[in-house]
Amino acid sequence: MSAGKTRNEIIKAADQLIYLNGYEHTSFATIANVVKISRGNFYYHFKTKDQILNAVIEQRKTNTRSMIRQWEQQHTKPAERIKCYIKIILQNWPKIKQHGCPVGTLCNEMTKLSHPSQKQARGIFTIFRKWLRDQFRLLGHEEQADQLAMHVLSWSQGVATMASTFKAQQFAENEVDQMCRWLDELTTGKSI
Amino acid sequence: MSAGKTRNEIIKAADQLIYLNGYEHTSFATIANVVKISRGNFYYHFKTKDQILNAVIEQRKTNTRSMIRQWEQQHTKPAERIKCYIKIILQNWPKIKQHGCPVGTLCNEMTKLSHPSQKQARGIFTIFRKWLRDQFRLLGHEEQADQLAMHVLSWSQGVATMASTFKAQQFAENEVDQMCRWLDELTTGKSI
DNA sequence: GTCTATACCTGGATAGAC
DNA sequence: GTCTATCCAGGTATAGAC
Repeated sequence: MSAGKTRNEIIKAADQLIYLNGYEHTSFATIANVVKISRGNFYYHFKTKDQILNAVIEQRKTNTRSMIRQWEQQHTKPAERIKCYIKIILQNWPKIKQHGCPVGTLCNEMTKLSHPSQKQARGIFTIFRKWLRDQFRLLGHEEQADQLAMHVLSWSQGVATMASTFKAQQFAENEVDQMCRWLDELTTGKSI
Repeated sequence: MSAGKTRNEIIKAADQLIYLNGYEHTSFATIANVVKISRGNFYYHFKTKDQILNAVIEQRKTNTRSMIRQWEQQHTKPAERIKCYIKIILQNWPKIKQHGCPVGTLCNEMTKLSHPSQKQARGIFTIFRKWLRDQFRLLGHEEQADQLAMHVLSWSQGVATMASTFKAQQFAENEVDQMCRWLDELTTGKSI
């Protein structure tokens, strides 16, 4: 409801700034500057800072779903779809190098702050998790599907953290290669 | 120099609080409360907040080195030593569940804030990295030693992030098992 | 819906007495 | 070495005019 233009611009700006600088470090003043509205106007659209965060998380969920839909349209084979996920880190490398994985770093911050929106943030991961699980099921790994999904998420997260910490693109490329090979072995019927 | 009692207590308290709540969220007031000194007294020991951070990082490096020394005394086989590292996540599970990996979350925050101490924080990882590299060399993996070290660090980081995000102890245990089996295969002369 | 003005608090940091 | 008092910037949030 009330899908106003300004409101959407606030969410969009907040989304960016939270990714770049973190939630706690993002202030109303900074967002207002970007959107070019006064701080006062702000409170017409959102009553608290946490409400903005929740709106941002919802938008990220929407974006995630549409990204997944694209992958599904581009590839019919589940293995190829999973590789789309695996390769995001290379596609977004310049940003990830400087600011980490948008989902992982947000969840880390929420965890640190014991923030009420912790669960909502985790929900972005859950979208990927369920979708990856479905793809692994299609590959015939019924029993281990969820475990495999978590394995892929976890592997990617580790690579994102270490690659951004050490600014190591080469390392990221190596690991992505390994993940793809691991996935190929899984597809040709090997055990994990 | 000036290894005063109060100074050390400040570092100790700051270390804890930064781990529990993050650097940005940790204020002088909170630290002063824990140490039971006035905020003013603070500035006799540290001129800026960043100086406290650097002192905390130095202390963590010292602690890291002494932890590694213990592992070396407890185990002579490199593979067993590496497993000590792999298993920290289970040993410290209650804390990691709530606050993540102390090193990874700090590095993530430094990256987000583009903080000057980014490099110093990364240095804690570097201690582990070099040590793991040495252990893999002892295992006869000269060429890939550093790559393998980064792989272990990265794997652990991913598990820490996902396990703490989903509060999933079972998942952490599964992954630790897999890492140990992976290491065993490596030891018996398989390729990665 | 958007603005200005402002209240109120917390944070880092300083000055100076003891 | 420790304290109190204080400054100032910046943060969230509110009130009320337009």
